[in-house]
Amino acid sequence: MGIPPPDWKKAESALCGWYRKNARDLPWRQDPSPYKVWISEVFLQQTQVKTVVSRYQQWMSRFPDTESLAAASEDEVARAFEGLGYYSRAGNLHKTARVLMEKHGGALPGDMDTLRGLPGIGPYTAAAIASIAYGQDAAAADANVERVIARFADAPFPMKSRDGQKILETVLASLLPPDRAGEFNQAMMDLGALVCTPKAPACHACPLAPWCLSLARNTVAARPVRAPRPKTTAIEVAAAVIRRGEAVLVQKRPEGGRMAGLWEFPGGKLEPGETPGEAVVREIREELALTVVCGKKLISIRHAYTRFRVHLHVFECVLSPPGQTPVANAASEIRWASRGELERLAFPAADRRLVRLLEETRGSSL
DNA sequence: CAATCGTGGGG
DNA sequence: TCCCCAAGATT
Repeated sequence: MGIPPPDWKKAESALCGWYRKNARDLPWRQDPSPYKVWISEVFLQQTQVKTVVSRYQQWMSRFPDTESLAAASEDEVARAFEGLGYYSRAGNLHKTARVLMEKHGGALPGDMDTLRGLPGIGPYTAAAIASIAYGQDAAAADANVERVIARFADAPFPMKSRDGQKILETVLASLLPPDRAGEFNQAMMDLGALVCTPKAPACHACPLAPWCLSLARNTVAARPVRAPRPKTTAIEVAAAVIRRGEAVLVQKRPEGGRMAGLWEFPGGKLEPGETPGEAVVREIREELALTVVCGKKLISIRHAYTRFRVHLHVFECVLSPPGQTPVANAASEIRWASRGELERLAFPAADRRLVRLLEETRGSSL
């Protein structure tokens, strides 16, 4: 690596000095408790800080502690998590809250191994909680830290690779100051977020610049080495708005798959050669055992999730004959939801957009 | 261990 | 419009 670890003591010192002046003022850093650290770290998994801040504050006012979270219903927790993505996180927070109440007196454990055993807490989150909330010597390596180390050590391979993980582990073990891991971890993350950014990093303002190998070698722009991204797939989907008086028919997605536990408007993917209108009639028959006539098209919604680009065609559909009773073939639950209920249930982003449209156009020709 | 799981913002 | 990306966990 070319740089003797003794010199890195100064690097660590420079980093933490920088952090004391430049630390971001984030809600979960004010009067931190293990609960706050846990919730914020789970929210921040693969999710940008800006997105998390306001949602975190709403969550805290509704679920101020483990006890209130454990006592809530699944739908309530899902609704509080709506829009954040990767929804298994919501279910795992709920499960862990209940485990904590039953087995740990409502408190989060402080040791890495016990933390790792809790749903939704992996290596990063366990290290973050142990170091930040309990002052233990654990290095928490998120995407920010990986990027900083990739540049610092000029790693010529993806950080997810075996070689990358080895470099990460070695360098962090050398840099990590005993008894100040929490501060160090947060300093690394803030450095990655504010200075050592993915594009156009501010190397002139970086406290680690004197030791940064990729800066010396002029390879900063090429670090970290990116693993190739999976290709995105375009899919066409049709969904139905079926009314009964003031209510509309919605269904809850079963456990295990995408958007598990969230509610949605019934529908599904078009089969080859099918029009959206034909698809929605077929899907409603298969999913709900209902015979419908496809009416007016309400809206076309484009959205992207994971590796899919979805084009969603939404139709007003009418039961024919009227008065049929739906059967939950594809859902864990179905419900005729009133306006107030639509507000309380958790929907994926695209379906929430549709709910808003229905509310805006209520009373009009729709 | 590679694949899977969302979303919103920016270029 | 499209691509890139951002405080990971799970299987």
